[in-house]
Amino acid sequence: MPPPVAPHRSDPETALTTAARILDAAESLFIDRGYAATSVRAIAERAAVNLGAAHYHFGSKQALFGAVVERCFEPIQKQRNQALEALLARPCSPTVAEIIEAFLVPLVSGSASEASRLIARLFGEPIAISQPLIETQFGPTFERFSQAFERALPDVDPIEIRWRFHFMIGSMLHTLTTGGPISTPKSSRSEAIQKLQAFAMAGLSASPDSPGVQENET
Amino acid sequence: MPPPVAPHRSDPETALTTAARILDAAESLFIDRGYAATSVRAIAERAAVNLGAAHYHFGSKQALFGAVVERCFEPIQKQRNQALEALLARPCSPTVAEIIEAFLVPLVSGSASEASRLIARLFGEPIAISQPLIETQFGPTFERFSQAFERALPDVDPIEIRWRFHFMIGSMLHTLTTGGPISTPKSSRSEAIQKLQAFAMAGLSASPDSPGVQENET
DNA sequence: TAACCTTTGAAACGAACGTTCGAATGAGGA
DNA sequence: TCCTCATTCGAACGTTCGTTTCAAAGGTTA
Repeated sequence: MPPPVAPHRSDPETALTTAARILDAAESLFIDRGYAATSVRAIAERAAVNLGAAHYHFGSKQALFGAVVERCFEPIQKQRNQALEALLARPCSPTVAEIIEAFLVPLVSGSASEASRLIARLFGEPIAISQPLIETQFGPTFERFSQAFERALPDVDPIEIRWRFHFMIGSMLHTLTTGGPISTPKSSRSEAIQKLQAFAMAGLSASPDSPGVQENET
Repeated sequence: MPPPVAPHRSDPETALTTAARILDAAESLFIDRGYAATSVRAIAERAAVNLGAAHYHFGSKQALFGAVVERCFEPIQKQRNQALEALLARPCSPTVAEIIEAFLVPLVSGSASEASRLIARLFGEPIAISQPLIETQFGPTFERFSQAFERALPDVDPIEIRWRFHFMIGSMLHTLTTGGPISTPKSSRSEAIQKLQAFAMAGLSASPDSPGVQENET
């Protein structure tokens, strides 16, 4: 029987266990090729382990994908929630900019670079694969930050706030997957997040009344 | 030898040709499952045509995907460019809101509903598949609209404009793929585009000086 | 009618897929 | 020393993949 819990991210000091090497290899391949185009054989080859080891430690390809996603999400969501709690613990209410910062900064800290790219890839996977993982790994944080935005923007409808937060997440994901606009000198991850924060700050804080787009037909 | 050009979108009046039925079936399957998870067999089955017909008419799975993407992109990009040219032909310069509207409205007109979902799916595919299609089908329009934004926002750096436009595209794609924020009553496509226009309007028009996000480490 | 050419049909190709199985391996406790 | 058990290994399972092949069919032209 395989060990009950998956080991943590690769530590250069110690020799990597088989399960950890599989997770590392799977992470990089899922990022590059997506779920369906990545074979368990390619993962085992990159990890330099036997093919059977992947199923021995994780049960199935889908479960392995879930384990990789969970390992990537966990530290980022933890940092986000801790930063938000630190803001909410202060006597004064946090500003929109501070909440945005609490949400985005964990993407550029530590080893989050590869992890966040996998998260972005996850959102592009077919619903059958992505939906349950997104809801469990991302849903609670989404709601927590939405409520923080509600308090910072008392004049904006709560549903409207979730839409704007949703738009900001879309900008974030697209930036993580493509790195930036096409035919533009590429910037560092932190520069991109800086620009995104300014963009989202303006979009989230917009006044409730805005001109609408007219529809052509059904 | 197969006919040189692919037929156009399904017309309920006339009987569909084999190639058109393949394109329709491929479109819906690529939208639902993505490129790698969609088999040529599944496409042929849904189209009720022989398996060999797909390769006879389109050569390969990748070429078929390209044909589907092209068919989806073409009318939307055409509408976008026509709307932009109409704005630029006026005596006065178009506003940011008008340019955004010219870019977004084609997504909610006519039969663009399914087409735009495939476009959004395309951006989530691995680079090897998506990159060439995006650059040829989307690159020129991106640059044309970027230049229009430049004229409407003379105080904002052109590279910064492309970043903001890029963020808006990310919001658009994420809205097309997921439909809207999680755990929120779902709205119609046109409602979502309306909300997106207001969000992007604020983000694109933001003043150049904004507070930055601080980085933790490398 | 006969020849031609585009299109469709059924079948098979080799390769790769996720998964399973049972034998080897090797360290730890009795 | 022997036994135990978690782990690794090599091989194979049956299925599905994209692609190819070639004969049959159907319409058009001479």
